[in-house]
Amino acid sequence: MPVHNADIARVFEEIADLLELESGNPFRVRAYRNAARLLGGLRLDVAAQLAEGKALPKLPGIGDDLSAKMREIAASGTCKLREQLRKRAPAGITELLRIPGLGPKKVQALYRELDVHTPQQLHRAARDGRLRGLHGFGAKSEKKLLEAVQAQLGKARRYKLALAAQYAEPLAEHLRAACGVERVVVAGSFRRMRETVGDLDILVAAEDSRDALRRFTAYGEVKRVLASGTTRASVVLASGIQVDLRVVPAQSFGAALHYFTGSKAHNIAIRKLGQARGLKINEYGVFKGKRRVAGETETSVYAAVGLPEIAPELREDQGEIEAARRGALPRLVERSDLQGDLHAHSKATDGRNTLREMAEAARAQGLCYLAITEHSRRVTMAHGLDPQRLAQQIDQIERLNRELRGITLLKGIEVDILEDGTLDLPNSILARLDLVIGAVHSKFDLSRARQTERLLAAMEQPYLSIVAHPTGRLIGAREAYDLDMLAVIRKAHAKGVFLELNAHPERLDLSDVHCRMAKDGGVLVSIDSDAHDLDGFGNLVYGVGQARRGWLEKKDVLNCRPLAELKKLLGARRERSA
DNA sequence: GCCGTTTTCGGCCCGACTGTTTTCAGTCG
Repeated sequence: MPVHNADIARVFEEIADLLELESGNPFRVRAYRNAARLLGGLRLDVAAQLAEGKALPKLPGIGDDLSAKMREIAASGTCKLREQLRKRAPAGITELLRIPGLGPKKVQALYRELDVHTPQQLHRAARDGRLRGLHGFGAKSEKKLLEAVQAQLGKARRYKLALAAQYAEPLAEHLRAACGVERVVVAGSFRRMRETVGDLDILVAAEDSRDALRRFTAYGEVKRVLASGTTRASVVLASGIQVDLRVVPAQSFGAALHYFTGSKAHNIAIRKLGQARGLKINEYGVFKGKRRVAGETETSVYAAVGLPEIAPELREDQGEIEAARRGALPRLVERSDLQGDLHAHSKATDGRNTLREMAEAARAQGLCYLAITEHSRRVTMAHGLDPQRLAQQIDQIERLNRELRGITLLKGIEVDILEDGTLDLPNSILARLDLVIGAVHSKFDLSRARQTERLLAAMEQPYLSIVAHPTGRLIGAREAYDLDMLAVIRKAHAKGVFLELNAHPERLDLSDVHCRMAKDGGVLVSIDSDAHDLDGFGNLVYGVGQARRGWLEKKDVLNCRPLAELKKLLGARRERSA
């Protein structure tokens, strides 16, 4: 069984939890958590690297001990420390730490005093009124915990970004109408464009916080008010999503926005830089002694620590601070840089609109070209095209292009990559297209080796231009298939093939980390909507957000090229494989 | 457990809110 970075990260997270439950050194706990986070963003496969006999590069926050543990876990799947810690704690107790309101101290008390170590046991104890007798617990916390554990036993805790936006934007609008409110920004992971968000963080600038807070807790969709003070409040909406509101005066807005946008790791790193300069950074500003020296804008906060402003999407403490210091921050791609879209469907298969309607909608979104890429025959559910129907569509598109103004339709296909890496349509018809995107829609459960081989073989096919949604994951619903992404990127580079960043909110595939790997590997990424109807183009903003999280610049994105240049690149790919 | 223009030991980001407390610990972000 190959050990992935995520597996090592999970072991480190568990060690951190277990150490915390033993009241271990909090900085030691943090070292394990930092290592787990670092592994999440790492663009090399630790186990594979070690298996090839190569040394690990020096990684920030990883010293002799942690790097030895990484080797141990890569080789064995576990590590001695975790096993020892597990022996000293009841099975499953780390689950309790996931329940809001419970931290290590309270979990310890629950276990020692009541022998409670699972959410189910906690539920019973709270229901039976056994918590209130414990030191540090009372009737109120018992009630809160009962609600929290019931919610926990219920459902998923993270929301896809596009879904969160549906809750966030109307609420932000509602707050803008409050007395004295100058600005409202949805901060947190939402602003960083993470693919999912756990809760919403809304920041308001107002001299007097009272009306904004009142309006917030009285919002029609609020189901429960969790906390409400003079500068902040937390609620749960009917949909189950938690929203935190923070109100600050305008002169603190930049500092508060920085603080409330996170990530936590990025904030800690920035505050450390401040500390080294004798500055204290908090949500009210940057202070030298009692004197505020910055904080009205985010730019001023960064300037105070000698850095240019860093885009929210980069704030993960994954090298952005070092890049800022060197003046090497990427100039991130923007939605307006997109010249076209290379993946869309029409009524001919599983889309809902005609070719003309799709073309006009794309043009209205400011795009100059749109590739029509229907499914191929193998995808029977979607009435995939066979060579005859595809030939008809090619004729249709050629006719339509003579009538359309301001937008060009490209003739394409989303052809299935079969189990052996061959394509679902013959070269004779693929040769007539402007571009061919290849996708895996079946046999997701092949071994890592065979799945990788399948994609590598597909890239050997002369007409394949782009690999669509390369890992096949559906966020929260289906895991990515097991794949050696580095090998795929190397092959793509060698063959002149491009990789898609599918912008559909359920896919966002490539991930941010994979985008960065593609960039490192010199492979252009195509940010595509996969639109099945006129609204589908709206998803491009999420694709761009993910690309920005992956450090992509305009020059790294295939469909930021004007049409003539795009055609040259697609042509070059064919010549190379001819 | 990590790390060094305060350094190889002694630090490690910072503040709000809650509930239980009898002056503050625990949790959260």
